[in-house]
This record gives sequence, structure tokens and C-alpha cells, in this order.
Amino acid sequence: MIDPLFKNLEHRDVLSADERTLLQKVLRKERRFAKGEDIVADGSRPGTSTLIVEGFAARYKLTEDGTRQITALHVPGDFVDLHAFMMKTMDHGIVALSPCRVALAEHPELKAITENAPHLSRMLWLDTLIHGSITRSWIVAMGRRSKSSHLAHILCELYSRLKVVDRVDGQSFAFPLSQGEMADVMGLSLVHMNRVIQTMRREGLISWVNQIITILDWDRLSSLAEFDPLYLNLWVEPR
Amino acid sequence: MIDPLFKNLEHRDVLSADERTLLQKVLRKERRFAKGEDIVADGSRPGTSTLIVEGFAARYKLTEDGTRQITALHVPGDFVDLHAFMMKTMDHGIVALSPCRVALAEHPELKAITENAPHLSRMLWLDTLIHGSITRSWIVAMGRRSKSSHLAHILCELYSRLKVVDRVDGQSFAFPLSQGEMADVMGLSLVHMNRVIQTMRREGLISWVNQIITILDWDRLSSLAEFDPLYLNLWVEPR
DNA sequence: CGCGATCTTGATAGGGTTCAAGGTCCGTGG
DNA sequence: CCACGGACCTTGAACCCTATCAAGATCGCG
Repeated sequence: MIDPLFKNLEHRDVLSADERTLLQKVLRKERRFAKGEDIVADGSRPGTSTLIVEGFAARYKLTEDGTRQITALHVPGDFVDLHAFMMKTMDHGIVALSPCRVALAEHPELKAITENAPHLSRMLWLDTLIHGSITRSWIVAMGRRSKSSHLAHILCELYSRLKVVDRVDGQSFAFPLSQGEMADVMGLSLVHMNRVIQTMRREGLISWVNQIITILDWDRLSSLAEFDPLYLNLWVEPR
Repeated sequence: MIDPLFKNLEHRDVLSADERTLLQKVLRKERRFAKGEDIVADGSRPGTSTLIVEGFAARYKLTEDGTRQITALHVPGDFVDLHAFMMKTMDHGIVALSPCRVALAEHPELKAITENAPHLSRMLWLDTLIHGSITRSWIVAMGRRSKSSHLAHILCELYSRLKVVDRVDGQSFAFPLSQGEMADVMGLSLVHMNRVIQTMRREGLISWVNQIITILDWDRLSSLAEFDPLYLNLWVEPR
């Protein structure tokens, strides 16, 4: 069940059989969430950490006037709130953007990993660091790129991340977000989000129909995005 | 010398005498950087991790057309590239925004901490998680707040972080960034950055002269920012 | 005192939000 | 089987925010 987690970790370093067994033992509990349901509530103190096994989820924060900013997108193999095991209190919510299947790890068992399995701990730490890297790349895109370059960057990133966990089909991948949800990712209005998408379609860069995105021209898309996958740490190396 | 690191960590959990000694041993090497100098270069593979002891530094990324986005500000007590010890290659640069004094830790010695000192490892992991939290709060501010609210949020955050390491004086703190550098933090043009600052001054929220910022009205500033310090994890709790 | 860096202000143009309305798609119930 | 409703997508128009260009003022250092 936690195969996508293995794929994620094993793209960065070798896991021993013991480490795989240990993860499997720790992540044996399963749950499902419907689209739109909160997987973890803002302000809560979860006793478990959540691994996405199937589906898309988002971290988000609501502002006082009711607008929403999504600060991360999560796909199968992502530990969405591993950090809560040390941060204790959630400073944002996590919502299912599609029906989600997740695996849960009790915090005391995660703590035991940090006590007894240093290499595996480093791998989990690395996982949170890579997500920090992704967050930084989002800031660069928000602050200094054009809106179409920003969208292009997100799509290149998602394609790369989904490929790692075998969720791409040629140049296509399933993408359950509405344009309104995507606007909350990019910090745009729904209307403008739509116009940016239209432009990318007209340019022949992507197709996006029925919740399936196809990258029609990777070279032009990634160069528009100035996409450099280095920050995703997609190579095996002793960590 | 690494006192600000102790202050940072001890605001989150108790450190044992052994842990303090160990950190001191690992961080014994010292270096200085001039304002504007790169502390760590984009794309490099550093063999050490860097703790800011005195001064301000920034993580940044340059885009192809030469604009710069700053993705984090670092103050005394911040480990600016602790992550490099597992990420190996830098996906961004780190620049000194003022003369900086830093302490260096060899990566093999950090690795030894993860092998032998699990609680201290968790504290260091937590430190990187808190910086991840800060990065997320920046995304919310960039995406869904007005520019003056964004600036207000950054100032509330800096005041809170500087207070932890004893770098505030009443409601004031030294802040070495130029308005142009601040524009690179917020993803704005220099001209508009200036206008936002003017507005905040006219409103009587802050004063900012000679690289000293004074918060004149914390209540109004923090409410403009919708500032909730929860994400900084400023409480002691077993981690 | 002079020079470079930084700050400030004005004017113009372009990008993005908001308001408004109509269109499309799909699931549900009569 | 068709009508209806809701969610989502699309387009137009007016207004506002922000970038850019340009110039002048101020600060701080040698």
C-alpha cells in the first residue's frame, strides 16, 4: 500500500529491507477521505501523520476575508503532515482535492524511528526538506515570474513528481483541481486564472480537459518555466 | 559564540548539558563575510553547514532575466543551510545582507549527531521545519494579502524571531536591508516597495530610519498582518 | 566637497481584479 | 428519456494596482 512512499524515498537513496519493513509496520493503518473533506484541520494537534496513498491533497490557509491560499499540493507518496510529529500544532489545514486513500503513522512510532533508525530518519527528514525546497521554488515563481511561467513551472514540477510515483501516462497525468482551486494555488482571481490557462492552450503548450493535463511541448513549457529539477533531488546518493 | 542557536532551540524544548557541549564542539569553526558576499553559492556542494552568529543573510534565486527573489531572511541563530547536509547540492544561493559572522559544522559531524543524539537531531529537524513553516506563511502573504499586509506580516515575524535571540531593543530592531532588497523579498518593484513603506509610515504603524525599524503600533500592525505567531513554534514542549 | 548608493516622486502603460452575464457539462429526479 | 439544477468554465467591460521610465533629492562615505 505504501509503495509510492518507497518510490519517493528510493529515488533519493537505497532503502534496506529492514527499513522497508519498518515503514510498512508503522504505516499499517488506512483511511479514506472524500473530495473536499479536511484530512487535517487547521489548529488541531494530530496524534498521527498522514501519507497520501492515492489522490490529491493541498495544504491551505484561510485569510480573515475568506480567501484561501494553497501552499502545497500533495500527490501519492507524499507525507502531508510528517512535520506535525514535532511541530505538534497544525498552523494550516490539509484538504482532499479528490477522493483520497491515506496511511497513518502514530507519532510515538515515528519517534521510535528517530531513536533507532538514523538512516531512515534522515530519509524522512530529507523528504520534509525537499518539500521545503518546493515551497521556495513556489515563492520564486510567485514573486518574479509571469503568470504563465508560474503555471508552467507548477506543471513541470507536478509532471516530474508524478512520474516518480508512476502516476503519469506518456505526457499526460490526471489532475483533479478545478480552475478555481488552481487560482488558490497561484494567488490569482478565478477569472485571470482562466485567461492564463487559455493562453497556454492557444500557445499549444498544454491541453487540459476532463481533469487530464497533457504537456504538448515539454521543451517550450520547461523553458518558459525556467524549470530546473535540481531542487527535487531526483537522484540516488548516500544521505 | 553559538548562543543565539541555543536561544532558538531552548525556546522550543529543553537542551541537556551534553547536547549543548556537543553543538559547541561541532560548531567550533568561525568565518566572516562582508556585506554582499555569497555565503553559499547556488549550485555548490558545501561540505559544511552554516549558522549565522551575527548579521543578516538571505536565500535567493536569480531568474534568467536577472531579477532576484529572496526566499528567506536569516538572522542570528539561524542555520542557513543545514539542509545541504542531506540535499547535497544547493538549489539557491545565500548572501550576506550585512557583515556576517558565522559558525561552521562539518557534514560528517552533523551526520554523527543523527546517529548518536536522536533528541538533538529532532531539534535540528524541527528547526528546518519551522523555517518551512515560515516559507509557507510567506506564500500566503504573497498570494492573498495586500502589499502593506504582507510587509506588516514580515515585520511582525522578524520582530518575533529577533526577540527570541535578544536582538530587539524595545519596539525597535536593526534591519540592514535596503528598500531594493526588501522589494526582492516581496516580489515587488523598487518604486512600489517605496510607496508601500511610505503608506505604513503615514499610517503611523512603523518608523524606518538609518536601518532601524521601530514598530509604533503593534496592535494595528499585527492585525493588519493577521499575524498569528503559532507557526513560529515559540513554546517549550518535549519534541 | 563630491560622488555613488539609496530614496522619493511623477507620469504613463499594462496587467489583474471585480462585477456581470452567459455557456457548458453532468448527475439527478420526475 | 428528458428537464432541471448546480458546479464549473468562459467572455466582456470598467477600474485599480503595480511596473516601468524618468528625474530629482538625500544620505553617507572618502
